[in-house]
Amino acid sequence: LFVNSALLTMYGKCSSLEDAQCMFDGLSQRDVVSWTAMLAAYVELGQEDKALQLYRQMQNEGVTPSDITLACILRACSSAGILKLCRQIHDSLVSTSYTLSPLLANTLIHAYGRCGSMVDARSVFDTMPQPSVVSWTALIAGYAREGNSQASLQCYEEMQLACTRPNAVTFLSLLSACSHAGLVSNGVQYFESMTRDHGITPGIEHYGSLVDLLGRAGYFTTLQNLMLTMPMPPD
RNA sequence: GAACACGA
Repeated sequence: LFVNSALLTMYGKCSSLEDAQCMFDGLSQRDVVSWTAMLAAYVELGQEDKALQLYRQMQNEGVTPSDITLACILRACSSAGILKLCRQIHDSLVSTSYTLSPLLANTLIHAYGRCGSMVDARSVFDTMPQPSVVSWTALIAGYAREGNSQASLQCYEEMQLACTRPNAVTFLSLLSACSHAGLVSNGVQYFESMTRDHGITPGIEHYGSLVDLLGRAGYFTTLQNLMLTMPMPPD
């Protein structure tokens, strides 16, 4: 039922895998949503192997996965770095539908990025008619993760040319890209631009990134000044 | 009713 799936989700978010598992096993009626809710709980709590196992079981019982189910599986692949399964799912999606849903395209970009294949991530991105801020951010984050900070910054330029508005997460990814490469002035510019040009109030995470950037690059006096203007003490 | 990008 509807209520059961909602409850499963709650257990997942409250980190009680046991309860979720127990409840799922006790369900008399299971539909795609219940299966997916259980999968999502496993993925959320870092049990990728369990998630994949459940996925096989689901297939064996003849339940057809929805886009959301596949997104959960891709998330499991990305955490576990299973590039092969990403490709497999991707291929089967391409062969059955002409265009990927934005959700799946975004998830694939993310998954390929986490599995270290930015070439694949980029090719998925390039098929999107209307990349959203999530798509762009996933791409930027993927390049940053790979250590290709220049590509991250370049993506950001492209994104602006495409008139897509960055959000708080986009800036976190950019700051992390700058941090890896020691691009202090770029990072500081992004930080300032975030509020000035986009009206985004920096959160504690943004300050954290900036501190990281300055610290790694040895800008200790700038860092001290920053601490004085921060709304919250460090963590 | 399940689901996407940052997360030390």
